[in-house]
Amino acid sequence: MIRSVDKHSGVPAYLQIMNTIKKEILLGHYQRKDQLPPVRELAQLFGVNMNTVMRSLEKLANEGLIESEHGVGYFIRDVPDVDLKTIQLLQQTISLLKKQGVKLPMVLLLLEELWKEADVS
Amino acid sequence: MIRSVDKHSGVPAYLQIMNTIKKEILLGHYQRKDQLPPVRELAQLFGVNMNTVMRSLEKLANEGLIESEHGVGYFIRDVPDVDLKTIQLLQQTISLLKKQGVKLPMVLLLLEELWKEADVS
DNA sequence: TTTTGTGTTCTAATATATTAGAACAGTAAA
DNA sequence: TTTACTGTTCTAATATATTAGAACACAAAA
Repeated sequence: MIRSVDKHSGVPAYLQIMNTIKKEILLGHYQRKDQLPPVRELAQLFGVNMNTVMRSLEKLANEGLIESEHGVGYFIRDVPDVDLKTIQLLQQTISLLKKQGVKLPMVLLLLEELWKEADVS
Repeated sequence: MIRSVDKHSGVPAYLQIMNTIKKEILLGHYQRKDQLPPVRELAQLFGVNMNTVMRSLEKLANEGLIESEHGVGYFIRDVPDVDLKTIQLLQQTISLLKKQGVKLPMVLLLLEELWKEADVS
């Protein structure tokens, strides 16, 4: 979590922060109901204004990963807890796509299209 | 291909155009060496300036999907030709992820991370 | 109640992305 | 060579995104 923001990466700070936290969650570094460090603390940690962190947290909240309690703090909401088998299946698929010479941007578009169509059941 | 640009979607015109063409390629509507319609024609078709189309085509060229010949036209370069089995594997993976309650943005991040790590072999 | 620590809102400055207009430049057929 | 087609570059206007500062609002402990 102690990662810092790269001001010269071209990627907006709030996105870097957002993805950093998202990865932490993906890696299982947090448990449901865990409290995140205060906005001001994160701001100092990442070397940005408080509102920049707010931006990140709001986005994470919109995605349903965390939620806020005014005056109290931000809390982890759902730890998606992706099944290991699913991860492996995804890895296998990626490997196949790479072999076929498909590039990442194309895969991202393909995934989004299939995601729209896919059944929930 | 006759699709138009939605000015009120929030998505930049050049991206809509880019994705439209990308989908056409994905769906196999083009063959290697096929020539795209002229920039000016596409511009009129989509109701935007010529340079907006240029922007899309440059991006597609950067991704290696098309290439230009100055004074001649734009041509399809690689038709990735994704294997049907791979598509089905991806669909299956998506289905599993949805069942586990993972949201699209999280999947996109996960995919990008795994893509970096994945072996080419 | 007061204080301390938390998130929130409002505003504005700045940076970046997006789009268009117009002139430029290459290619090939007439 | 000239013409009619193609893509390219340069410039500027505009829109949108990003970031920060400061004041506000809620919660809980002193």
